[in-house]
Amino acid sequence: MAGRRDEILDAFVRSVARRGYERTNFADLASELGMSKGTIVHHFGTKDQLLRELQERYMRQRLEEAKRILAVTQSAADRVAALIYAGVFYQAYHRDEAVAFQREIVHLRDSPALEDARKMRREYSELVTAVVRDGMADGTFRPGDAALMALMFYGSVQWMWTWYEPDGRVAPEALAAQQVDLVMGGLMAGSAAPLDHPRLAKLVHGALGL
Amino acid sequence: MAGRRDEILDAFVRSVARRGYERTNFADLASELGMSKGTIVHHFGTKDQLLRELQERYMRQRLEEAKRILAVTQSAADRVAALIYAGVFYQAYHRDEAVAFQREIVHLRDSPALEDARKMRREYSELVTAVVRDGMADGTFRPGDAALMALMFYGSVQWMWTWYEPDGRVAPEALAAQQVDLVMGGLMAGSAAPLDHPRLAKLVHGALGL
DNA sequence: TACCCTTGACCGTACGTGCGGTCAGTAACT
DNA sequence: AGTTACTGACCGCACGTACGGTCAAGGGTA
Repeated sequence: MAGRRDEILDAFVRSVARRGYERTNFADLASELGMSKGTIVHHFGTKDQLLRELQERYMRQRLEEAKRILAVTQSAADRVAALIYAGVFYQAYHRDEAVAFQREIVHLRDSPALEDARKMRREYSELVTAVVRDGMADGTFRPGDAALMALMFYGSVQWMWTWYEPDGRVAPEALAAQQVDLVMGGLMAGSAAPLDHPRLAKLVHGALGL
Repeated sequence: MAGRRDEILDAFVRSVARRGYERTNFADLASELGMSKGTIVHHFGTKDQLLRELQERYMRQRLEEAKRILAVTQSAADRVAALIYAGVFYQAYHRDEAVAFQREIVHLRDSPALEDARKMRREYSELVTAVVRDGMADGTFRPGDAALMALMFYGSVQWMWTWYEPDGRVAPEALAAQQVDLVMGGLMAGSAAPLDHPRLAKLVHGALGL
């Protein structure tokens, strides 16, 4: 029953990943699938709707994945690490979906039609933030703004799509491991001398003439 | 003599930041600037050329900024920290340019016309990578793949544009400080128990049915 | 000073085309 | 008979860009 509908959505995802939303058009899609333009319209109505289903499917998958991970982990450290692993694996093993979503992420901010996807996204970040907050509360993590921390370290995974090459020399597992190490332990070796932030800020302001 | 040229490019940047490249059109641009569509064509020829100048100007600025920063810092730790500060400040104080560039970053990967911008980008990442490598060599940083580390922590700054709100409650300085602390010291408090990566990888694989 | 000539910024319109979406109709299944 | 799947011709328009011009400024020449 899935039949053509899913086939169309998959082709759409592939095309958005490669060419972007604006450059993706019904005619190409149809000819690639050996069907008529009308068929696509029949199943989805508008291009917006296709994008909407793309985004919702993506967020649903990522959310479900996160919940499964939380179900099999306990400590905050394990959870953060496992969430990063999952993020990296998703980029590696569902490359088209990851690229398509992240490329067109702006729509998620602007379009009113994407409220559902936006809600799932909020739920996702609250979930990650909660893990970080728990870790800070029980002393595993340094204190700080949990929501900001979550956004920041998760950002580096989200940004991966711009530089990651599936057939590169680094295996996803190794990549994820380095990513986890960076987020957990940072760059510094051993006991870090605390940084003098006011000095740094002033220095950079000066250098840039701000 | 520069005349309207710069004015046009600025308006283009603003429009790309808000609406994206595809949705930016000459007619809107022209009417916003109170000039004719033909004038834009006269100065730039094609839309591609406008994008090209946008990307090149951005990369030139960032590269110059990085060089200025390296000129006033010595230690690897200071350098990494200052580069992050600069990145965050750029997002905050040159918001339109940052958003416009990052939104349309795909073109940098695909378009042959953007070779110059691509070259500058490569130069930029080699520069950051070199700083990380130096820090690893002199024992300031933990050992690891310097290029990968550079990509990862820089990614979290690049991703900022998707969530940063200029009029939010967090000042750019505070934001940069947290970002630096995360990159330098990681999430973990005190002496981190080393993570069991094979166990984590297996666990995540299992949970996701990969 | 008066003349002409060149240059280049700028304008307005017209054109081609790419593309999203409509619609009337056929075929197959239930 | 009703419903669902699919077709392909067609429409309308948005938009990049080509093109034929206008106009003001500057500079050389007489």
